[in-house]
This record gives sequence, C-alpha cells and structure tokens, in this order.
Amino acid sequence: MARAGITTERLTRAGAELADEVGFDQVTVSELARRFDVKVASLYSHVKNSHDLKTRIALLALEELADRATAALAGRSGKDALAAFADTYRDYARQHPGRYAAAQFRLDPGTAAASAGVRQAGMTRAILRGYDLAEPDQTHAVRMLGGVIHGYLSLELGGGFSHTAVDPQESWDWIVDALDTLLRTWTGR
Amino acid sequence: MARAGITTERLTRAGAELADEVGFDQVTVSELARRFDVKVASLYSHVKNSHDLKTRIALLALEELADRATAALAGRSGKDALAAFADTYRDYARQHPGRYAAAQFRLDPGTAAASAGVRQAGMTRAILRGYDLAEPDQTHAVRMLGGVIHGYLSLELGGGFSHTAVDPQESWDWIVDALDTLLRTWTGR
DNA sequence: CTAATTTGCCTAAAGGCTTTAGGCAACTGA
DNA sequence: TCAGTTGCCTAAAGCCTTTAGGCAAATTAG
Repeated sequence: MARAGITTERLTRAGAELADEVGFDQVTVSELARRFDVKVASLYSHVKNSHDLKTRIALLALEELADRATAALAGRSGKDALAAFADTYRDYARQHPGRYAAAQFRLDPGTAAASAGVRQAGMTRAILRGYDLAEPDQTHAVRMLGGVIHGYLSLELGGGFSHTAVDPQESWDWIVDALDTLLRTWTGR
Repeated sequence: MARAGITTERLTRAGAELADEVGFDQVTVSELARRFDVKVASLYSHVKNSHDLKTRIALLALEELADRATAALAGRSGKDALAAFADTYRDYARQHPGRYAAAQFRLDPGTAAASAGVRQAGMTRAILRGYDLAEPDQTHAVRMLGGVIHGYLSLELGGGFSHTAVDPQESWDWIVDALDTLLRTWTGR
C-alpha cells in the first residue's frame, strides 16, 4: 500500500483550512482522515488526540497573526501603528475566521506561555510605548486594546452587527480613532 | 413507571446549570438525561435536538442578563449607568460562566431578533443618550461598548490575564473610567 | 545490496453522543 | 370510567474518538 505522506505539519495545516471552511469547532479528526483519504486511526500516530490537533491549529494561527502583526508594525508608530495592528487582526479574522477562532482556543498555561501569543502581547505594549502611560495604566490599556479588538471582531463575525445599516468598517475606524484619542489625552485619572 | 415530570423549562434550566458547571459546549442531551435519571431518547419529546436545547439556554441567559441590566440601570445615568451596566455583565460572567458563554451562542437572525439581546442593545443606546452623540457615532459607540465588554470578559474568563499581577478588577474600573471620559469628551472627530 | 529496524497506515473494536421510530403505561378530561 | 393524549422506554442506526495489534513500506546498517 502506498503511503499518504502525512505529517503533523500537513495535518495541522489541513486542519486550519478545514477550520476556515466549516468552523473551528467542526474540525474533526475524522474529516481530516477523509480528506487525506486515509483511515481515521492512522492519524493518531501524528497527533495525540483531537485536543492536541486543535492546540496545534491554535498555535499555527497565533504564529500567523503574530507574523502579520510584526510585518504591519514595521516602521510605524503612534496612531499609525495602532491602526495597522488593529487592521491586521480584522483582516485576518475576516480572511480566516476558522483560524481566528482557533487563536482563541484555551491553551494550558505552559503552552500559552510558549506560544506566539506572547509576541502579540509584546507588540501591544510596544504600540503603547508611543503613548506614555506609566504602569499599571499600561497594563490596563493593553487589556482594553485586546478586549476591544477581540470583542468587536467576535461580534462582527458572529453577525451581531447585521441588523444595522452602519458599515462595520466605519465603526472600526471610528473606534481606532477614539482609542488613539483616548490614549493620547490620558493624563492619569 | 413513575414519570419524571420533565418539561422544556426544567430541561433548559438544568442545561444552564450544567453549562456553569462544565462549560457551555460540554452541555449534552445525554448528560442531562443522566441527571434526570431518564433515558436519552425521552428528552427528545421536550427538545427538538441538541441545537434547540442550546438555543433555549442561550435565550435564558440573554433574558437573565437583560433583567439584571434593567435592574442595575434603574435610576442611574451617565457614568453611573455605564459602570452599573458594565459591572452587571462582569458579575454575571463570573457567577455564571457557562450561561455567559451561552449568551454568545450564534442564534439565527429570527431568533436573535426576538431575544432579549434586543433589550440589551436598547439599554446600551439608552446609556449613550447620556453622552450626546449623533448618528452614526452613537452606533459606533454601541459597537465599541459591546466589543470592549464582551472582549474583556472573554479574555479574563479565558485566563488571558493570569500572567500579570495587575488585578482584573482594577483594569475593569480603569476601562470604564476611560470609556466615560472618551464619550464625554468626544466632539465628533 | 541485503537484512534489520523503524515507521506509516490498516483492521478491529469499544465507548460516547445524537436522533428517529415505535410501543406501552400513566395521566387528563369528559 | 373510558378514550385520548402524553411521557418515558426499548431498539437501532450513524458518526466521532481513541486504543491495540499487525503488516508492509521506507530507512538504516552491515
């Protein structure tokens, strides 16, 4: 019997694509096996279990996001950086909804600490360095930024804005603008 | 054979409790049957299917949230109202993580339009009436508020803040403060 | 270039959740 | 009390996960 040439890598990548097609929580070892035209059990030598597979997809997504953000931030600062960063997330979420959902997958602390999520947090702090905020304000601001971006995208992708005529893109720009203003004018209380 | 006295109501309520215990996506018709000491198939006369059950739990959560928000908002306005509203969500999310997750369950448009989610959107707009924002700014602001609140809570509950020493409560208060300032001083661009 | 070893994919099988079909007993109301 | 409705049950099929054990293909060693 010819071998299919499956690797953990390929499996993860295929899982990410599947996620974008059918949604992250519809990603199933069985479906992947079908796509590789291989029996389900065969995949268990490449991946520990379903949770492991999802974790890998999540890590891939976090990596991709961090890479894009790094590229977007190069040479920018201030509001420019903030907007580029925010747009990176929105674009990614819209282009790869499944992967974006995967990036939200709950990782155990150890895995999370070794993930590209750390790079993302670092970038957020770097952006905030453009607005001078002392600690703990900076941490508060990091959390707010993370919250708005994730929350807004989650609502938008979930269809939460479809009942109003206002263009989500406009709201997004408005929000970035508002956040910039807020951070610039924040004097501490 | 004695009857168990199961109703759609009780099932939904038990489902909500189960969600708080094990997480919304671990809510299963089978587990519910076990808890009612009844065969699984029996539940299918009270609930169409698993999706139907989850929808009902989501609607229950949305209702509860809207009720709490309504109560919290009574007699308040301005920042006071904003803070009370935001705190309502945070308290609910912390007390009932499973239900809170359920409230994020993707409902089909018709169901969503008939849900208490509409009341919540209305309350957000009511709060914003305390800050005078013309359209479409008001809509942008509604989306930003919804985004921050949901996004922040989702990150907090997901354990996203556990690596820093800063108290999430403090960040929360800081963010509410910041949003109030932002909305108060927003002059349009 | 074989022979030995590793490794990839397979069959088999058990366990869990979902959902439908059909049946009988327990309530309900006339 | 008797007919009708309703609630819970058994049976069964379909799909997903995960483990165990086996054979053959690829790789490494002699």
